[in-house]
Amino acid sequence: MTVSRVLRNRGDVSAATREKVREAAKRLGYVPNKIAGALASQRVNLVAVIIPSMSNMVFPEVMTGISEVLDETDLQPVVGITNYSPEKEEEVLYEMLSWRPSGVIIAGIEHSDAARAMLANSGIPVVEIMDVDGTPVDAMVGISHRRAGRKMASAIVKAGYKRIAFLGTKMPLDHRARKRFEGFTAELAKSGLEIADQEFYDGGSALKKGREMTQAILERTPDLDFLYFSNDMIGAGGLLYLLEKGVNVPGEIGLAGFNGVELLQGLPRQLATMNSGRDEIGHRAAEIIVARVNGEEIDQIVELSPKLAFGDTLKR
Amino acid sequence: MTVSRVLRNRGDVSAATREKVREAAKRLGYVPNKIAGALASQRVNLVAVIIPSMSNMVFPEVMTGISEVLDETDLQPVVGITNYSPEKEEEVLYEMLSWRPSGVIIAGIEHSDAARAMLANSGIPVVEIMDVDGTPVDAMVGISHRRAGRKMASAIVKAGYKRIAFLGTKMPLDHRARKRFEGFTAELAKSGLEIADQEFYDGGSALKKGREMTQAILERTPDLDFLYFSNDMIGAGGLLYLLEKGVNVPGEIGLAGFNGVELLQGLPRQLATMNSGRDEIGHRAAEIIVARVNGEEIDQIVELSPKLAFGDTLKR
DNA sequence: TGAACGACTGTTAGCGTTAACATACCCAAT
DNA sequence: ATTGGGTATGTTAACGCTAACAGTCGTTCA
Repeated sequence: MTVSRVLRNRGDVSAATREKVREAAKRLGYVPNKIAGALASQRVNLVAVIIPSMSNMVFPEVMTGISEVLDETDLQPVVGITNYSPEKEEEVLYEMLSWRPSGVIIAGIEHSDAARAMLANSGIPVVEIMDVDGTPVDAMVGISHRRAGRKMASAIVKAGYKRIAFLGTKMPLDHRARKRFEGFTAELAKSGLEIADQEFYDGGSALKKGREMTQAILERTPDLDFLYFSNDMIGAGGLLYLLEKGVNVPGEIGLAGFNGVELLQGLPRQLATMNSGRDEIGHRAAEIIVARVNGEEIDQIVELSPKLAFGDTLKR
Repeated sequence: MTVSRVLRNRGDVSAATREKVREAAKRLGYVPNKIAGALASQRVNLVAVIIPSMSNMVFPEVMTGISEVLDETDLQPVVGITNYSPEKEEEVLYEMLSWRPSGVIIAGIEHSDAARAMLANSGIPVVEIMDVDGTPVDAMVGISHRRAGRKMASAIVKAGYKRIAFLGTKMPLDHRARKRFEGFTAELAKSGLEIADQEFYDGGSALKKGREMTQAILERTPDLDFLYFSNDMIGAGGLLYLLEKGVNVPGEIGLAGFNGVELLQGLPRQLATMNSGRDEIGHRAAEIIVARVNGEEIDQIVELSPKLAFGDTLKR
């Protein structure tokens, strides 16, 4: 019991005993068994973070935001990857909940019924992140992707572009990309415009795919004057391609992506994009978990607003 | 006990009972408590993976390799991030070991004495990855970064470049970058050559930094004819910069990076690089853990050899 | 003088599972 | 009828900690 007290800094232990315990622990290479500790105390200092992918640029940044906040506490993030598959999400969630974490941060608001039920029954704080177009199980932090699509469409229309194409991922399960697309087309429709052409990809190097898609779509529909990419990486590929071809950007063809990834800063021209505030999403989500774990009151629904960056590829 | 048997598919349970248990579990939203299970069975199906960073492109790919192998088993990776700090590494390791994982995969072979002691005393398989220039605690999978630096130097010398610069990270704790640099300079010395200039950076967008460093170093030392970058990202930045300036690459100035990241495929010109086989490193490391957990014999030391890709930026 | 208190250390039970063994039951073979 | 063997289920005691409570001892204060 005294050892337990020393190693957790809890309760009074005389300085002499404390030293003796510390020394012995070090000498023996003793590492406490958190499994037993967690079982006894019914407390686990882990926060489950469930995201679709790590190779997307987007989620590592969200993770950074989460870590920054949790580093100030004794909570620790544990990551699970779903590969955009609802079945995998369910499995991962089940697996994580069976470790009885102190909270869950999960990407998206579309989940299987079973997953939603697990979350609702878990009895721990649950924050659904990235997207606010829907009803959360518990708390929610993100942006409206529909609104983001709308906003970009209206900026493009205002700049006078007419022959507008959409280039994105094939993934039918990327709900956020889908919502942006829906918002985008809905807003164009208001001005009597329609998507002039579209192109989808999956797998492979996004930068390279961006080039290839751009080439393909312009060969098919040469009179396009704007390309809206569903992410910055393929947008960057498209930009590099057009610059090489000597196309006048944004005069002849305008471009925009989505996300505001750091990478873009190194490109010859700044791609127009919309910052989705990933770092802040991570921050706010973690803050909600921390507050709830400490029994504090806090806003459960946080809608952030994405900021449009015109860069050099969208006329003003 | 019967419930436990059903949920773990272990031992005989009649079909009727099994169904009843499953139904009840689903209805109640019962999620077994792995903490108690692990304590009782003394088995934890987790593998600790300790890496310096996630925003480096390199480690996500290693993770992919690890996951591919572990997905075939009932083991699961759990990631800890050290930010290249030995103190953080020690903390993370302690934290992870206190959950009694089935194995540890840890980047690098440089660790604090305390960390090394923990690993040695843990009683579980430990695989140190990325680097083989040193002595492992237990198992080891990686490439020789010294040899990689040598190999690149000898290719550059053979191509006839003479005024060679090195551009890299400031991080004194990136031992692998340091070893590449050492190997590089050692090999140049054999041909009577020395580094003509060097430039270091830290933080920020690597692509942008690559541009800035390239500009800075060429302003300072205009007669350089080769730039060796310690990673592909800054190399890509340098390449974009030189192409914009209309420099003849690789005639006037040659370039090379390190790692073989997927991103490069989308660049206008293929950067010379050296593939560090990250995916295979992950694979082999995970295989060692799996084999050891199953009590099988397996090679404990695996040295992979990096492959040089000349691309379009290194004369042949 | 002794009651009260604080500082420290110890004892006990229990956290929710599983390993190992025990029992109950049925059927077939003697 | 008895034995043996399988199938199906139950019982018990850990696993290694911590919460809660119970001492012990020296000091202070009325």
